Amino acid sequence: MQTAPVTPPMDELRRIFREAGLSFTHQRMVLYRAVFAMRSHPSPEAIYDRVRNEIPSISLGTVYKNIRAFMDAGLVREVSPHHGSLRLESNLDEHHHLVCTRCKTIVDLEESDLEPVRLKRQLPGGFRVDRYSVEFRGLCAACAERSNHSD
Amino acid sequence: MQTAPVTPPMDELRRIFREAGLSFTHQRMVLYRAVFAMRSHPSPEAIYDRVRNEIPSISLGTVYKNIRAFMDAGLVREVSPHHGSLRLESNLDEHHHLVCTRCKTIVDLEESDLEPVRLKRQLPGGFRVDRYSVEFRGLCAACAERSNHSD
DNA sequence: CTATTAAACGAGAATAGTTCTCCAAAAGTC
DNA sequence: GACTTTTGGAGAACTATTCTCGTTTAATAG
Repeated sequence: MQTAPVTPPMDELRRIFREAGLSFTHQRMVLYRAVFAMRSHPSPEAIYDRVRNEIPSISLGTVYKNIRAFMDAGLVREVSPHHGSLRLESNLDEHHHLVCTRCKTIVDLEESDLEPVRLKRQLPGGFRVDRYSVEFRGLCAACAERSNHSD
Repeated sequence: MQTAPVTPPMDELRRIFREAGLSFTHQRMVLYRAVFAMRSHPSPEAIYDRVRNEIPSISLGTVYKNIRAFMDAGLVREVSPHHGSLRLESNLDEHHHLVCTRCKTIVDLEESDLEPVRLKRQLPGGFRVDRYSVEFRGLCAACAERSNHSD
């Protein structure tokens, strides 16, 4: 079981925003609470829909701007580094991925490179797994190199 | 080391297309070979760029239509089930995902639900891993249920 | 507490990725 | 080879996202 998320009190939110270098606005506060209350890995539209209950006049642009601000500040993450553009793979064998979060390069790792993944307990109710894969995120050699230079 | 992909001979391609219910056209054939020759998990644009060397007059629309045909026929797969829309997560703890490929729902799996992933050999040259996560793809209970009824 | 400065908001234009529409051209079928 | 079906190309349309700009709100200094 996952613990239900507790909305931080106002002064705690002020502190979080200040540390992130973000000024404290009503819209931002409501958006933050919405994102952290939604367990469903919401899309911008889903957040927009929810937040409009509380602030009917909020604009979708504001939702996007704040999502970006939260991401830049490291308060939230995006689930997939490859939203935004379709990426194809022709390798249909079981395999895993090495993903460079900077240049978005994807490199395959053969199934045999890994010990099989083992679950400690059963998966939550009734989920039917077709296949799984492990995604390693980080920097590829080229991007890691460039990153060292620019430090 | 991965084995280099070998382009199937023409009559083999004809067979593949026939079995997939796709008629055999020059553009389709060149696209197929391009996709299978590219190890980089290419985007439609990347495929387009490459194929234009061979067929300068090909249109981006044709690239998209054939990508879709290949995907529908199961000849290729898309890397991420979440292209098309950004999805956020506020859970910054190490965790894994259960992804329903039908309704796109994402459910978290705590890190402690899994035995740690173990590599058998070293990762390819110089990749710097920040973190990894396991993605289980399949059907959530609701979608699996619906799928049974409609069979 | 007010004046000043900086940041954020809302509206809508602009852009990128993708799909759709339509007609001409090519492929499959007999 | 004639007929039917599918495909390709051009461009319109659509969706997700970012940008621009004038107005409003928050942060800061006095």
